Amino acid sequence: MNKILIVLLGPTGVGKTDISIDLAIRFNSEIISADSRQFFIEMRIGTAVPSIDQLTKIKHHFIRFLSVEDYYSASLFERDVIELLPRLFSKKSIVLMTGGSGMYIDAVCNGIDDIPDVDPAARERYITRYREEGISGLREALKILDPEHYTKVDLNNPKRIMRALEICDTAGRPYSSFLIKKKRERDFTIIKIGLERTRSELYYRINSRVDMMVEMGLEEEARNLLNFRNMNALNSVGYREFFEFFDGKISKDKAIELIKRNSRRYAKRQITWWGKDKEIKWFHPDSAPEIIEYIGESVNKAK
RNA sequence: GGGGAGAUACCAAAGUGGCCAACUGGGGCAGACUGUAAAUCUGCUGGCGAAUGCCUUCGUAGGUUCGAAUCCUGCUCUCCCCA
Repeated sequence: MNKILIVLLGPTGVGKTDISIDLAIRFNSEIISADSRQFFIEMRIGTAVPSIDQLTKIKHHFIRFLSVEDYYSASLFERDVIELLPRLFSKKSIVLMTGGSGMYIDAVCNGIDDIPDVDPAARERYITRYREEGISGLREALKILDPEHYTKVDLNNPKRIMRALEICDTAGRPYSSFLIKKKRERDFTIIKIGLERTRSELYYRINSRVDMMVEMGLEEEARNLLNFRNMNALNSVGYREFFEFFDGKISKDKAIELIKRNSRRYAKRQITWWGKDKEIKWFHPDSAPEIIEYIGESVNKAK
């Protein structure tokens, strides 16, 4: 019988967690989390990790398995999930993956090109160059090292250019030469289910969830992570705003307000990311019966 | 009752005769994005249009002027001070 990976995705706050538990029970499945910030053990409240109760009900993978000091990436996630899946499929025919990190989900579904790891010294070099010469310095370097990519990248986006330059440096050949962009074939069927709500509904939920996080002690959680603020994991909604508050730059109320706004913006970006993916079948989170029916149909088709 | 200040687009706030469909900020909308992705970046934000453009706006009703968000008058409302 065909192995099935159900991918349950949707913007932050839409209500993925609750449904994922229901679906996992219904289809006797375990859950793979595809939320790039729920990976970190120190970040529990601000990332809306499933409750203890939910975690004991259903076996979850990739939840709080890293420290904020660890390096991780979409590519590592692809590797780890693809390595884990055969083991899960040996006992379950259906596995559920749920989360909101579009790039990580794509990495699992379609694969991501093999690109060498960046030499930290190279990264440092270009960070310095950016600081000293600004974005035009980066552009000039890219024009020389990878003229092809130069015509394609967003020349306003320093991170994009730096990334390409780092690769050029460490690999000794153009970044663009690594971009094969070939979809990787998987030996399991993927069913993508998107959860959506009206914008006002979603924003209301996001806002009140932030208030809830604050009540649960987000401030304390953030304060305990202040020393790690430079780690990438902490460059996240819910933490960076509190760091600003700790710095005395903004009031606590302002920080909370910004967390809400930035969460809304994040949700918007997620929606944009998935907008072009025609494989996703969209449902309202209250439509569990329809979702189950759709999964049933798709599973039959896949047989 | 007397005196003063003000009413600008979703909100805040510039503009004080033509360069104004109106600075800027917020909020919002739309988009890009292959290893930092909860990141990073871009555009739009009176209506219609792909666009040159056309139409309706700066409390409200008039007036002055070739021309008004900007000047004058009446009215309505808000705020502050004195009583």
